[in-house]
Amino acid sequence: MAERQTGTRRKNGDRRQVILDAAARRFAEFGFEATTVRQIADDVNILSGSLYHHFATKEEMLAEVVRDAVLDQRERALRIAGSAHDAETKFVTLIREELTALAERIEAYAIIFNERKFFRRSPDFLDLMKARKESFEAWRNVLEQGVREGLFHAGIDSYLTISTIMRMLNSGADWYRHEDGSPLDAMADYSLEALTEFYAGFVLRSVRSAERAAEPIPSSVVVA
Amino acid sequence: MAERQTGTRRKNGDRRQVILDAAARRFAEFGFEATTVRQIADDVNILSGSLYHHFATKEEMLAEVVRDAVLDQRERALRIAGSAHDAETKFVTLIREELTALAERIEAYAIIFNERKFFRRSPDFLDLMKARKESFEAWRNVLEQGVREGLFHAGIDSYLTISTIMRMLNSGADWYRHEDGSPLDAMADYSLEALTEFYAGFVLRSVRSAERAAEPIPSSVVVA
DNA sequence: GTCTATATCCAGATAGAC
DNA sequence: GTCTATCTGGATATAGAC
Repeated sequence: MAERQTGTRRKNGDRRQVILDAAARRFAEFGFEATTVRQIADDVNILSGSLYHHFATKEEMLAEVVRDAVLDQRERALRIAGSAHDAETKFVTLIREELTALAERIEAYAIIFNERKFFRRSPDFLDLMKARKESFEAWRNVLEQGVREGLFHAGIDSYLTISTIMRMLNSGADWYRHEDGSPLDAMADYSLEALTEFYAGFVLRSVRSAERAAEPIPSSVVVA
Repeated sequence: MAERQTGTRRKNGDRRQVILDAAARRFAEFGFEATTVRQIADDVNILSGSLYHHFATKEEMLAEVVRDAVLDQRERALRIAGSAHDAETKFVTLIREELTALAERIEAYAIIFNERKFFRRSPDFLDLMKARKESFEAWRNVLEQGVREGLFHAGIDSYLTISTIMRMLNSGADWYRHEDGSPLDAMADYSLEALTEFYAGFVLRSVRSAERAAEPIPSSVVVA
């Protein structure tokens, strides 16, 4: 409930932030379309019309809710990819930091994934889509560096591989959120650490060159 | 446009089937909620009210659209898992047949994945969810058989592994459908065969025991 | 089996008083 | 910044004639 206070946001933006938090909860739980502005308003004890003093449209709320998460995602990817470590260390660090961010902002990530068709279609989200593409390219560069270094196996398709991995991690966000009885959703038992080790292992075994299959998974590094 | 004529469907069900095909196209392209019954009606040159002669509700259309795909999915999984081959051969066959089905009924699969929250929430879909769970368990059994046989590596978490793989393949259905300019969606160039080999390799390298990392990917088998 | 016509409801959004 | 009040449109679904 207590939310971060990022740079540009003044103390007085709190009201706005409370609304956004309610919106995020609704969007993540029931979806963007299924959520009505009245529900959001009720959650913060306000009337629906009053929301329009803070936001021009419901879509603007959607953009605000996911904005920081997407921009931070790009910043992380570029920072790690641009560091001076070997490709495997960077790759593992990308996965670990991504999963940590995903756990911290699980609602935003679930929304990004589940409502991706809105981001694809509306020009309002072009900058966010651009940030996503830059994250993608950063990951891809790390993978290709690893192939050049001989750490990863030679025949790998970097485009398919990275898009598969990113979809895997992102769909995990929604899945991680659901404690209901769905057949594929009994994961409340897994800690973030356990999930991180699982994904790091799963992915690394896939991309490594065969002769390195038994090597231990390297630790994450802290990248300034 | 010309659709398959499955067993139980009489020639006279054609009208109904034409409506379902239109609904499937809309649901896959724009989502279930964003699709109106009027749009479906327009697509088949009928008035919206007339649809209710064929279906009681819009949700019933949704159920009908995905029903066969889900039931066939279970049938495939049980058939392959119950066959007498080694686990790796069965596992590869599961992946290959799943991707073939996915390509043939790409709309149904995309809908199943994108609208999964409806299936989770409504009791009308309990039987479909049950079928999904049975598919899941069949895959899981094959994986665990492989661990016992020493083909797959010992420490593997069968629950996490199968749920990850199934989400990977299923999210691929939606992705495979999008030819638009999304950063992660430039795949129209990939043939089904290329994608199948990619996924089979990606998954198999992840689950195999380290000493078998360099073995070739086995062929699919035909399972009666 | 489709049409005409419409009931019923609720969505997103707005205007202006306080 | 929130409220009162309401517009406007479009949604699912129904009833009964043809």
